[in-house]
Amino acid sequence: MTAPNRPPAKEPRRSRPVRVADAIKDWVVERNMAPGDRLPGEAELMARFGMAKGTIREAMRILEAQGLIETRTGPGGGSFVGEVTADRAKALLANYFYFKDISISDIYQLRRALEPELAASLAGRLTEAQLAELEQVVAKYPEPARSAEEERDQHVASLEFHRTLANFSDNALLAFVVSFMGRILTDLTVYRRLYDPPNRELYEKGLAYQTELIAALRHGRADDARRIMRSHMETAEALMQRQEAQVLRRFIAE
Amino acid sequence: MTAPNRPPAKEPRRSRPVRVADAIKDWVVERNMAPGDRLPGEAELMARFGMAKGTIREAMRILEAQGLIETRTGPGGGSFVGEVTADRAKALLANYFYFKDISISDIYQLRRALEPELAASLAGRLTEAQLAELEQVVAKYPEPARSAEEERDQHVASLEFHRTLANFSDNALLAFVVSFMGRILTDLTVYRRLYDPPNRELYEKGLAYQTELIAALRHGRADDARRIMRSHMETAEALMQRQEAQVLRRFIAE
DNA sequence: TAAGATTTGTTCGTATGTATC
DNA sequence: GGATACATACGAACAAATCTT
Repeated sequence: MTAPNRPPAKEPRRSRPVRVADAIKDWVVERNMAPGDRLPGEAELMARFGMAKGTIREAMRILEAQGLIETRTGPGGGSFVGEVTADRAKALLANYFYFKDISISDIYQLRRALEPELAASLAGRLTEAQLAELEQVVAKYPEPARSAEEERDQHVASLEFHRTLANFSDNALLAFVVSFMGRILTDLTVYRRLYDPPNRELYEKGLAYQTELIAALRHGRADDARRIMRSHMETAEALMQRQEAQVLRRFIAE
Repeated sequence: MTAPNRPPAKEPRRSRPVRVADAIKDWVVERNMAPGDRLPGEAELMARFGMAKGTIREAMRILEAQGLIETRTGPGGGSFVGEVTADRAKALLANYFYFKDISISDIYQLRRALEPELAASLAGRLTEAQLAELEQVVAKYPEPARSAEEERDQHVASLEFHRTLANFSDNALLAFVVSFMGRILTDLTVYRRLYDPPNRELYEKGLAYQTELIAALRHGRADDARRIMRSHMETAEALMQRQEAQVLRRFIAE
């Protein structure tokens, strides 16, 4: 009882470039190709699929847009299997949430759940070089902010602390999600002008938490790391909510 | 001190279709366009950008591949702003993890952290219709599996339970991440043939947990829901790890 | 049902740009 | 600098899909 000859089905009939793109993708997967491996040139693809140059090129662009291939001109040029970068993956995913409107609480519901576990799982497993890198990020904001711009820069830097930490995890899934949320928060900060009024409280608490956290990570105190991060998340969320309310109030008042 | 005239920079010089795609994207964002809104036709774009048809079409394919636009032929046809679907977003994201190899523990590190919170946050907030939908999913596997195939189908159905639950959340971020992990597990199940040996233990425990969970959700017992889900996650992970070890052993033995 | 209008889809031939040797 | 090997881009023509009358 295999698939019976299905009628025209409901499929909206994909265009040739899309079908070619799929075929090439399957071809790469079947042959277990790795990033950097070379794909057939345009001429050969035209012959293999019996299609014109334009059609093939559209197919290549589809694959390129997804980060699956890279293309270079010149001798020795051509198309090559590409590894999707984290940045590109985040950008593509951000498109999905563009029309969804995400709230601060939505983001923190995830951060509250994930970041403490991340911190705990890294305790005692970071090299001295990695710990130094974290300390360096913290050192980027040794003074409380005096202007809205400085405040914003500090917030972005503080988010960088979390992203740096996330990337130390050998769990690519966890690292990506945490890092992605950092990116959304950064966008919100820059784009929606949160943090307009300098907020000394967040600065001081953030600094203290991150310093404590590094110590706990260095000495392998997993439970402490989790507790510190959890507490940090709760504080940060509360402060951001207040900021957001202020911004909104001001926005309405204008 | 605005951006100084930067030298050629390092950018690898993007091709025309890519630049056109970016321009169109910016244009859509600036004008705050919504899904379904119409974009200029090929002819007009050719004129506006002063480029040939092929170039414009490649740009459109780039946008289409990201789910940002949809295109139809015929009168009244053309390109329209599209809303990226959850499925497409998952597929694009899956490409990123293709070369990353994710382990069962990686996935469960996230599930353990997220699903209990998800369950707790939904307790007492589901309609009777939604609860019925969950019960319907559970009813899909009223009997223990007798063959490897049945087992696999049951596992897929059980993952569907979690995805259904996730989609009831009004936190789009949380819903997406949980649902995405369900998808990865499904792929692993089907593709790597985990669960080959029917596993009565997982069946019985899974069924019991899900039934208890629905009751807790219905009566608004958030803490119970969290506890049940956490416990379920731990059991499921342990069983999957064992299964994976068995599959691997068998694979090596062959 | 059929014809016509509109818009994207596809092809082909040719010319240009770019990196390597 | 010139030859070579590739992708990049153009333009004109024709095909196919789909809506309207």
